[in-house]
Amino acid sequence: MSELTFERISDLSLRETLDCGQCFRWREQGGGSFSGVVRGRAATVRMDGDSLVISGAKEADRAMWADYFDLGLDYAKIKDELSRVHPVMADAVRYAPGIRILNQEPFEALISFIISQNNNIKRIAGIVHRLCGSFGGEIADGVYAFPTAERLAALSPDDLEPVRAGFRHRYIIDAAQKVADGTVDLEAIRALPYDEARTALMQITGVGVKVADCVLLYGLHRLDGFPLDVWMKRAMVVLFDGMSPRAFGEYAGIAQQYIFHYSRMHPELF
DNA sequence: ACCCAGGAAATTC
DNA sequence: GAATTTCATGGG
Repeated sequence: MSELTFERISDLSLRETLDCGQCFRWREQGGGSFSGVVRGRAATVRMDGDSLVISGAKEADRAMWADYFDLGLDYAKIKDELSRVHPVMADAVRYAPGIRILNQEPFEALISFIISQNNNIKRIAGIVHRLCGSFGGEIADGVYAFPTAERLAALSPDDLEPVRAGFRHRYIIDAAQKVADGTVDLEAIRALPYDEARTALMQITGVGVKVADCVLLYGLHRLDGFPLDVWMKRAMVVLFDGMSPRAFGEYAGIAQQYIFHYSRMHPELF
C-alpha cells in the first residue's frame, strides 16, 4: 500500500489534534501513529520529523488529506494574533500548540455531535465505533466507513439498539432522514450567513445551538463558530472575565478549541 | 445509592 | 416565556 508524505509541516501535533475532543474515530497505535477513517478511506498517520506521513492513502487523495488536516491555513499567524487578545489565550496556545481544526465529513460531524449531548468523550467514541461497525460499509478487514445518511434514514430506533446511544436513537434517524431527503442540505448550509446556517441545522430534532455550532465548526469548517458547552461557558466566565467570543474575531472557533482542551486538561482552574 | 458526562426536548410553573 | 425535569447509558 502506498504512502503520502507532506513535507515541512509546522504547527501540527497528531496527538493534540486527534485527541482534543473534535473527532472520535482515531485510535493511537503506539509510537505516535494513529489509525482512522476519513471520508471512507482508512489510513494510519504519523509524523516523521516535520513530515506528515499518511500510509494506506492514494496519491489521488492528496488534496483530500491536505484539506482534512487544514494544511492550507497559517496557524502560526493565527495563534500569534489570538494570543494577543488575552493572556489566558496565550497560555492555552502554549499548552497544546499543535492543535488544528480538522475538515471532517459534514454528515459524520452532525451525527457525532448529536451523540455528544449529555455524554462523555470516551463513550461518544464507543457509540460512533459501534454505529460504523453495524451500519457502515466494510472498507478493509474490520474497518468500517461512517454510515451513509440513506442507510441510517431507513432504520427504526430499535434497529439502533446495539449501538446503545439511548434516547439519541430517534435524533440520529431524524437527522439522517432530513439529510437523505434534502430537507437539510449540508453543503448549501456551508455558504449561509452564520445565524441562518444555525437555524437550518436546528430543524433537526436533537440539534440545538451547541450541536449546530459544532457541526458548523468541525463539519463545515466555519471557523467563526464558537460552540459553548459546559467547559467553555465556565472558561469564558472564570478565565476570560465574561469576555465575548466575538473578541476572538474570524478565527474564534480555533480559539475555542485551544481553550476547550486547556480547560479540560486543567480542571483545577475551576 | 448517587452524580456526572462537549444538551435538548418535554413538562411545569 | 422562563425555569425545571427527563431522557439512556456507563463510569467514578
